[in-house]
Amino acid sequence: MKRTEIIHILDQAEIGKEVNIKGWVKTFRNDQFLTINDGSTLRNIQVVLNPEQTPEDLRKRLYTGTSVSVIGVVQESLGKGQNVEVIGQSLTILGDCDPNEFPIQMKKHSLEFLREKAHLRFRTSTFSAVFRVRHHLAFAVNKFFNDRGFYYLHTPIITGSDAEGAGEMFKVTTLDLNQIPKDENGQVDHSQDFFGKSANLTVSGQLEAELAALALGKVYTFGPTFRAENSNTSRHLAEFWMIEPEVAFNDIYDNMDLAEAFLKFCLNHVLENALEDLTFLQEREQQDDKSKPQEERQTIPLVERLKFVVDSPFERITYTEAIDILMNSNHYKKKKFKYDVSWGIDLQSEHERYLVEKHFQKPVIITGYPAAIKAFYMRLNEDGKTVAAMDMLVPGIGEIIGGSQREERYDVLLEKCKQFNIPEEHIWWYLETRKFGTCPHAGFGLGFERMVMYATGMSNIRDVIPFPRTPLNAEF
RNA sequence: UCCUCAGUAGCUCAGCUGGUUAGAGCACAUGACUGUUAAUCAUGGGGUCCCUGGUUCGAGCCCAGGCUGAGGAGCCA
Repeated sequence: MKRTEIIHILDQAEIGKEVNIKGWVKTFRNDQFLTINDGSTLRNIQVVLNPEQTPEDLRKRLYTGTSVSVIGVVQESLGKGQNVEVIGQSLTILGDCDPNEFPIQMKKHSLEFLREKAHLRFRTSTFSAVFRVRHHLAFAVNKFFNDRGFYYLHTPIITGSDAEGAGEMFKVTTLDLNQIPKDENGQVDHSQDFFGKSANLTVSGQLEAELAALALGKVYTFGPTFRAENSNTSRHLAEFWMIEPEVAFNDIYDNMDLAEAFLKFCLNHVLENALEDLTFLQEREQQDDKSKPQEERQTIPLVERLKFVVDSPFERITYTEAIDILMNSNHYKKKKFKYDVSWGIDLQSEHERYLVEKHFQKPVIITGYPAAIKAFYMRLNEDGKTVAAMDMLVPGIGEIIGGSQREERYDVLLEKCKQFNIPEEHIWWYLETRKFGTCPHAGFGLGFERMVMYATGMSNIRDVIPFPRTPLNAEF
């Protein structure tokens, strides 16, 4: 008999119809009520077993986590708590689950504990909800760009370029690490390596995306990215998924419009397609908040927060205005900032938090940063001291998007390379695009997991990627 | 990498000023009940108190070093 997914039984209940359900046991109550989930939805279905017709040796094996196949008839539920249920006629156990070894129980587990059980945490409602939302967001990313005529560009994961300049890189080599060949200067001889040169895992596909944008017009990347930074925070991963659109002929303002429309589209997509999961995560967050001090609690429920972001225009200010706001704030005058504020500083987390969470209380896009604190490829403004950079900050997460209009002028870019000590021979191919039909263009990078965090309300980035890679952690 | 906090049963946690045999809830086992909603009730089994060393008559508790985790910072997305 063909299996029917639980979501179909619940949503299009055909009373009296015989169905086959397969799934994993959530609970077995009263020797009679079997609650099953199959991942098709957050919701479970209740199967009512007749104890007299179900062999005791089967009933004794219905522990949380057991996988079962049940054939039965759909009927309106006699009990409260569900509209329909299935009267079980035959039960088959597909896979036993020893309760003395299975770590997932029908109780609240800490996220830290479940992180150590990453292979099994999908079985919990929280993580199944998170990863369904993650799917819908990933789909939304592709839909947004596809609907607007962008091409999905696959940039390399292994790169020979070491000029991406976005952080420490993981080395890729096939050299025998126990017998590393050295050249006459005592340096590693990468001429004997797989690529004949040193290679790394990519930290950004941006430079390659720019090359493609200067022909295809509108492209985006969406793939894994690697940073070998020893970052131990709730917002950083060593392996994360990044989205990097790049558009020829766009300036920094077009770029801001694109970034804002993109985030709104994705969040709206999950509101429309995963509201059930979001509502569950909202309740989870509210439960969680009860054990937190007042000032750490969310003031607006998750779904409402997302709707607010979708519906209201983002704040847009320049770096210079941001500095003014900070310096004129009571917070600053009362000397509550740990780091001092003056024009030219790189904004600290506490400054960004103040702007986003206290002052504006909505997403903020800051533009026009001092050239000295931003990357070499960002376009120098007419004032000669700021660049056409933009950061989008959101409450609770901080920086979610970083982007810029790119420096398209060959001479200026060459000068920047010198200032940033980037040898011309390392990125000759990037520089050549500025020689052959250069044009204004702009793009940004968005950390996918940060968007998933924002959409789910999860506060640790390790809980929104199936198998997090962080320092000292690469199990599974 | 730096700062702060934490580590006690499978899980979540309590354990007083250093003092007898380290406790509770959940989970599990046995029994009762049988339209339950993380069912309920009764009974029971279950411990390398993170590790190493030290102080002490005596350490889960104090001290030192280490390991692991969390929060914050830096780096960034």
